[in-house]
Amino acid sequence: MRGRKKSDETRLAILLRATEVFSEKPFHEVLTDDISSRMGIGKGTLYRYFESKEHLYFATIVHGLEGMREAIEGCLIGDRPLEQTIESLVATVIGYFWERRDFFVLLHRHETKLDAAERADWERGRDELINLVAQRIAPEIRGNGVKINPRLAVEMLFGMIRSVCLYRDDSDRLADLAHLVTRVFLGGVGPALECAVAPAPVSRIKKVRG
Amino acid sequence: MRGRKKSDETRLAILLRATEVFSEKPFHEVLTDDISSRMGIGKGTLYRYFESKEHLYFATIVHGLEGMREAIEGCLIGDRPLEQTIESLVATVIGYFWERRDFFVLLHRHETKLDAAERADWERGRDELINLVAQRIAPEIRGNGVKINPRLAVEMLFGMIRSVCLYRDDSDRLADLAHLVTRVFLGGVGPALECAVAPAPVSRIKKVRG
Amino acid sequence: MRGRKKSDETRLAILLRATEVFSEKPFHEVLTDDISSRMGIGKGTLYRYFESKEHLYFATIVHGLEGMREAIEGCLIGDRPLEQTIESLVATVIGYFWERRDFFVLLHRHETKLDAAERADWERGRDELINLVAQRIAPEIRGNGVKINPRLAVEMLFGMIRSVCLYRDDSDRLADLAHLVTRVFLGGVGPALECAVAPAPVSRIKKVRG
Amino acid sequence: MRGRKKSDETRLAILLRATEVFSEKPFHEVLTDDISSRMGIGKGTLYRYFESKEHLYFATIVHGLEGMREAIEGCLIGDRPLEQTIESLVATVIGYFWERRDFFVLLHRHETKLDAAERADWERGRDELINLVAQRIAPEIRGNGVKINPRLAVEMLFGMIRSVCLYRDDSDRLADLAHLVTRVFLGGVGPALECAVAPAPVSRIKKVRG
DNA sequence: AATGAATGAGTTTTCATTCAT
DNA sequence: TATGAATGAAAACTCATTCAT
Repeated sequence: MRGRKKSDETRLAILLRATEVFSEKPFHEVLTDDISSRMGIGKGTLYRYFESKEHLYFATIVHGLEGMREAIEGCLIGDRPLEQTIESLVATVIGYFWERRDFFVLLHRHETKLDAAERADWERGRDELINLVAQRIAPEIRGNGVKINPRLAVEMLFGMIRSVCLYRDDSDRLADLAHLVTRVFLGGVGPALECAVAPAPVSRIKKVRG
Repeated sequence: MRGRKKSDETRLAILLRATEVFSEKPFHEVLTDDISSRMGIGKGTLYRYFESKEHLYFATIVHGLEGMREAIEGCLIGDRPLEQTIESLVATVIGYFWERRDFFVLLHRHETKLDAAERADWERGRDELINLVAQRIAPEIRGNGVKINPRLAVEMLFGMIRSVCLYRDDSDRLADLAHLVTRVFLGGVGPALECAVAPAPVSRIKKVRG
Repeated sequence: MRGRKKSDETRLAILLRATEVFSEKPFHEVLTDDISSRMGIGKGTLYRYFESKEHLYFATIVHGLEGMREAIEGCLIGDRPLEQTIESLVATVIGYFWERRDFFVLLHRHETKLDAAERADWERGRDELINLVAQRIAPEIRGNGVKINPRLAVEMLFGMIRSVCLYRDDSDRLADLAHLVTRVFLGGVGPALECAVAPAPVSRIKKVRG
Repeated sequence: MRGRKKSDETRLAILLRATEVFSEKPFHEVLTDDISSRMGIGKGTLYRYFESKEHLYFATIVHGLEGMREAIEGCLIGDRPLEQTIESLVATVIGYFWERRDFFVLLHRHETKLDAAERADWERGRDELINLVAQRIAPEIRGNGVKINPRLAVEMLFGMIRSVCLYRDDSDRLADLAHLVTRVFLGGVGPALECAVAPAPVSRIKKVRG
């Protein structure tokens, strides 16, 4: 019982360190030695916890992604108005990466060929995440005359978040960026669009998340 | 002059093939043999034109980026209304990647540590690209109450394009996607926004492991 | 302490084998595989103990030279008359090479460019060796009218030893050769010399291509 | 006829440059490019004159050795007294190397495996050289009670010359060194040897070289 | 269970030689 | 005939993984 617990701690510790190291250099420049020596454990021990370097790498991503999903799910609870929901979500995601620059970097590398099972795992995880948000957004999307696929919309949102994380200035502040992204996502940057169907003054119907 | 001459065509041919191959597998899984043998040239020839595998990889990206800049510059010529300009730009970029899925993949890998000079090169090229567009957009940005940094806006636009390229369905059509991105970028997806929603309190961000 | 430990024995064993192999063929014809496979160890192990093929090569020489210095130092102990001292020294050196033909060969190849630090190492070792002997000889040198630099004298002695080792017949015996070299070094081969023969005019040296 | 002559010049020029380059670095660090580019000729041309890099290397040594033999033969002509002959010979050899440090270095490298025929060539050349001198010396050798093999004596002489060339100071002068070596070779460095048979006052019989 | 020495298949890179121009 | 681009066999070295201790 205690032994088991100890193992789990070690596993987690390895995962955390690995995230760190993998985010510093590309996969093929990270040596297993880098990880084990940085942790102060033997290289062999690594292999007691993870099947191979690639499995470790993968576990590292899955672990980070899981944390992010939890955080995001938290944002969708309750039935706040859409803008508030989105803004808290954006702030959460930016914040998550803010504190885990390493994981962010990691997440945006697609370096390793994983076997089918693992790739499926990863993609399912990602999918659920997108769906979660898409469902919340879908009912309130208003495309100004274009039909908008809600999942694609969420992807675009994430694309914007990604860009902001990558290219923000050091002086930028989290809350401001979150607000910015939210506003642009919901309202765009442009001047009133001439051609657009005059947007019906949509009454803010409170929609309970289904 | 006597003897055979080093040819630019060969250099270009290598570049094109390399783009292909590098986009198929991650850097460390690509063998120099893969490239040379697939081209039907000797491995040594590769090294006559490029200092190392990493230099070749890098040259491959720079080359693609250059092509894209040219394409984008073309879109900014003339003084069409903003929406048209943006839409043609978006269509151009999506189209560029559409036909060069390999380069697109490549562009979004950050696998190699480059030496200062090369990294600078790459970053300058990217910078100019962003600036070009930012200048066109700047005067017409309207933030709905948020001050929008034009460069960051362009980054967001590219983030959206990237997402669309990555996550579109096979059935999606280029023109539609371009229109979609343009509309969302300029007009947002959301219902009409009241002008100054109090931003969600940042403290709601779930802290996970400091 | 856990795990296997890096062993000095292995290091030494490698050094000995390498001496063997390096003496058989010139540096660039020796494969790292030759050494490791002949020892029945993996190639990687070589690199665990020595930084590179060149470092190994160098270590091999330094190691042999060290042994020789020890042997020579032994000859200088006690205050036997000069002739006895020289003869034992010559016998020792010839004997050292006699049993280590490989090291002898090795010592007389100047194949590798070493970095400053290593070259310094090697030269310091050699220097000390020469000095040791020069100090013993200096007080008793008698030049027959020529001033003899003791260090240069020692170098000449070593030059003679070298020649004898290289060009002796298989039938020659160690003791005889040692005696021979000693007598020639101390007494010369020639008939009694008149004390100051006018040196041949240098101008006789045939100039070939300047 | 003219064409042939031109070829010979080129051949010689290559040989001279090669001697230069080969003396600067060990064989395996010399690139054929180094040689051809330094000469301002194409790499291919090298191969019109020499079968391979190794053949060129070998030709380079043979060429130098030939020059030395000629110079030495010059010293043996006439029937000067032994000491004069030796001294002029020593001066000649030292001088030869003095002006061809590169060849000297080269001569003392034994790096390449040559095929039987070539090795025989080289050894025959060397042999003749040694014999030439041995014959002149033989009749006048007086060993102080040791029987001295004349060829071995000559080898020792060359060993001393070699040492002097390698380890002399920059301030040393050719004539002095030649005198030094001669005196040591003929008279030794030591104090009168006690055990020696009192040297018979050998009358200086002029021996005509046979 | 943990460690880190040993391993050797797998890669990049080099460079003598050839041969198209 | 001269040139230097092309070649690809050969070699040094790396590093994930294994396994003796």
